[in-house]
Amino acid sequence: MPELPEVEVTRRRIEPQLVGRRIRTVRTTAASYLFITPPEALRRSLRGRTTTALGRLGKYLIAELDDRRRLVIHLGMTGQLFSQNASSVRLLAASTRQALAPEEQAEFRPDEHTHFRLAFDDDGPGIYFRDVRKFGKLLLLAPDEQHPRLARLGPDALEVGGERIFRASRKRRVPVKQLLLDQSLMAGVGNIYADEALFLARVRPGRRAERLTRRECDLIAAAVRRVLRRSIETGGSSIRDYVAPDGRDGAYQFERHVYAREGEPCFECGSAVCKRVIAQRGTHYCPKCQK
DNA sequence: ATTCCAACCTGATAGC
DNA sequence: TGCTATCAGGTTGGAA
Repeated sequence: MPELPEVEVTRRRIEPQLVGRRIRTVRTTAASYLFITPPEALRRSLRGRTTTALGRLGKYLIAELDDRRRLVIHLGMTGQLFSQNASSVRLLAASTRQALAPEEQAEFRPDEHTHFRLAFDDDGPGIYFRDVRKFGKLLLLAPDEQHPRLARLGPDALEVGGERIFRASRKRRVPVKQLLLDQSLMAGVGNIYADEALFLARVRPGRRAERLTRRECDLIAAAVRRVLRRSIETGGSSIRDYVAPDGRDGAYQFERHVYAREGEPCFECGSAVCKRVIAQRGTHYCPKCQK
């Protein structure tokens, strides 16, 4: 689901629900792929703690705790972080959805995919983390502890200019699409926004990075920032699973130019949008507008 | 050093 | 209707 805009919208909307509230209990599912820190250690360490700030780097959320530890959250492909009182059909399996009467959908009931739950001393709404595919990550860092996952990240994609992309692209034979997905070049761009930014920059995703001009790199960097900023403004893209912490959908899916529009007419020129696999990812582009 | 690709999971859907 | 194959917003680690 989530790329930089969805993570940033999640951060902004969950922050007031999290910061300053003392954690009373932590409930988790059993140890699995998503728990880098074992679930029992999370439960033990987080009980009684208060979050002092919630930050973001790329697609990672980082909660600062009052004992100087940090809880790191990555939403993977299908992770959802939301308030207990959020309600959305995106929080339910399709089968569950159909089995419920409409009035029963109002309140979310934790299911087997709800891997992490915080309850607070103030008895207000809890915070839930749900992740069907378990590609998400939960990790508790000791004070000042480094972790390769975070250390590897480049600067946040909202801060990157064409110079950095140009330098990174020299002598790289990979498609420019692959470069944009590299989190060590810049952190936060994923499959949707890579395709959308390349459309705005009018550059074909399959172009070899080494053949980009400096000017094209400037256009790409500007397009990346513009697409990400606009998506944050509209609440992110709710195409499949993404839902904001308050249960609301984003609206950027209505502003897409190419992503998941295969065969549909380009809004600029009317040509059918193409899809092919580039860098092992489904990649969408306009064959006429993008050179 | 760079590039490729399987693996980690589950569910929705397209196709037969 | 039902089964099977394919695909999905991400990242890692190891092979080529």
